[in-house]
Amino acid sequence: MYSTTEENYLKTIYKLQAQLGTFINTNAIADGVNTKAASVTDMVKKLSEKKLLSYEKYKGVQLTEKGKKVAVETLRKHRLWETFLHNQLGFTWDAVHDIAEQLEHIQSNELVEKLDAFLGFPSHDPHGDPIPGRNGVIKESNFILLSVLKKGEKGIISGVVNHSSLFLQHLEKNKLTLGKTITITEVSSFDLSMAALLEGKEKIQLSNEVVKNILIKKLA
Amino acid sequence: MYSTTEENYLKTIYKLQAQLGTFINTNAIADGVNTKAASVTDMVKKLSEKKLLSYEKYKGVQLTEKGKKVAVETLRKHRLWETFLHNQLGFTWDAVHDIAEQLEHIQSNELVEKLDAFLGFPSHDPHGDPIPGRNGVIKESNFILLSVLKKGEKGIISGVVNHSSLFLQHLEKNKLTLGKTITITEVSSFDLSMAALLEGKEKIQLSNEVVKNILIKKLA
DNA sequence: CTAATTTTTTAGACTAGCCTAAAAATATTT
DNA sequence: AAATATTTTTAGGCTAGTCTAAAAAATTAG
Ligand SMILES: [Mn+2]
Ligand SMILES: [Mn+2]
Ligand SMILES: [Mn+2]
Ligand SMILES: [Mn+2]
Repeated sequence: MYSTTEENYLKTIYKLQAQLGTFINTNAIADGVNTKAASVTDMVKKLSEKKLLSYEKYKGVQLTEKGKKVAVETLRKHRLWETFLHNQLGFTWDAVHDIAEQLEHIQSNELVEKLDAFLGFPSHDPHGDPIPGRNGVIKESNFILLSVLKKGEKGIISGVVNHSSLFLQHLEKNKLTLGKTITITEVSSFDLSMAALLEGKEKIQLSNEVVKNILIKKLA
Repeated sequence: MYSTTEENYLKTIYKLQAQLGTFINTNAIADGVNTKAASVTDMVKKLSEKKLLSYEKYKGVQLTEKGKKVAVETLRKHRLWETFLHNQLGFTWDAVHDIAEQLEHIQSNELVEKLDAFLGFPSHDPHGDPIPGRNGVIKESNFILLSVLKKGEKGIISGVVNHSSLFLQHLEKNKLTLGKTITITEVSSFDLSMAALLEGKEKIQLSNEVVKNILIKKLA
């Protein structure tokens, strides 16, 4: 139905819209899809022709409902494939993204639904991001930043803010993976770094840069 | 490394070469990749530039070792994905091909190897076709046509000659699926149709058109 | 409020793949 | 061996997506 390129544009605009507000400018899109602004202007005109977004010269771009639907479906596929790669094939969570970038463009509704069922209808991908349902609904999770925890409080690692390979590999190396319990034992008022217990036993030290990029589900 | 289109050309030429001999002509390729002869001439020149095949005007085309390698890798991916779709996701054997046509072009060696392991290093795909190994070696299976069996002989359904959806759906409907045992009880000398027992119990009648498109492993 | 800077759009050109129609080569009949 | 039919190649052109350089609009600074 839609080309790989079109889906990538829509997904990128969708994400930008979620984080920056309504009108998305050319440069931001160019950055997201890894092209030049001139190419974006071209493509945006075509997507506008197809009623996937509304475009006003020099003003920016906004997805239509139709465009949003395609974007969310692509996001759903991306996150389901990431889950497959991690949970079934054993890829580490920093390795799944690039392959899912390709897999998300495979066209077959039946495949998506069968994959979803096969995975047990997962609610979140390996980075803790919510997986949109078949209906397109995204259940926003109420995860909070690890950095807001106070001494004595604890939570379960449930996601990341920073998705870079570098960060994910750092977490992997330090066994800070999804599902692990962290208990804060000390917060430095100097550099905001935290001392904590991993799974209630192992003592670890976490920089502020790290803790403000980890999402947790707080435990009572 | 190579585009979807290039991989499709190479795979098609490889198959034609296996079944028709060495030099493959333009029209056969055009047919296989679903384009026009003029387009094939164009593409074949490019593939020749890249040393994936040798091409002589008006004479035809022949894969180089390099080209064969790419073709076999693509075939390997195709058949592994078909196996995944059938064995893990529960697709019927007539539905897997079209989706595998897309999946075979996903680029990631690690993915192929992990998928292979996940599937338990299968030797054959859901149509009974051998899956090339990581090394590129294809173990030819010694299956024979069901049509050569004589009264009283039996075998296990192990593959198909005709891969069309129509035929596969016909088999599916009649429960003639991979792994089932067939015992010949009668061969009509009039139309060569066969009477047989499925799994030693159910009586079935099979036209010659059907039995000459089923591959079996003969049982002692 | 004008001038300088930044952002966006236009213009023109490129590549991968594809197509049709015509020309050239090869194969088949007579 | 010539005539006819078939196959293959060339020529020219199209679309999707990309790029660079220049022009135009919008924003920011003085
Ligand atoms: Mn991702
Ligand atoms: Mn993710
Ligand atoms: Mn197939
Ligand atoms: Mn197959």
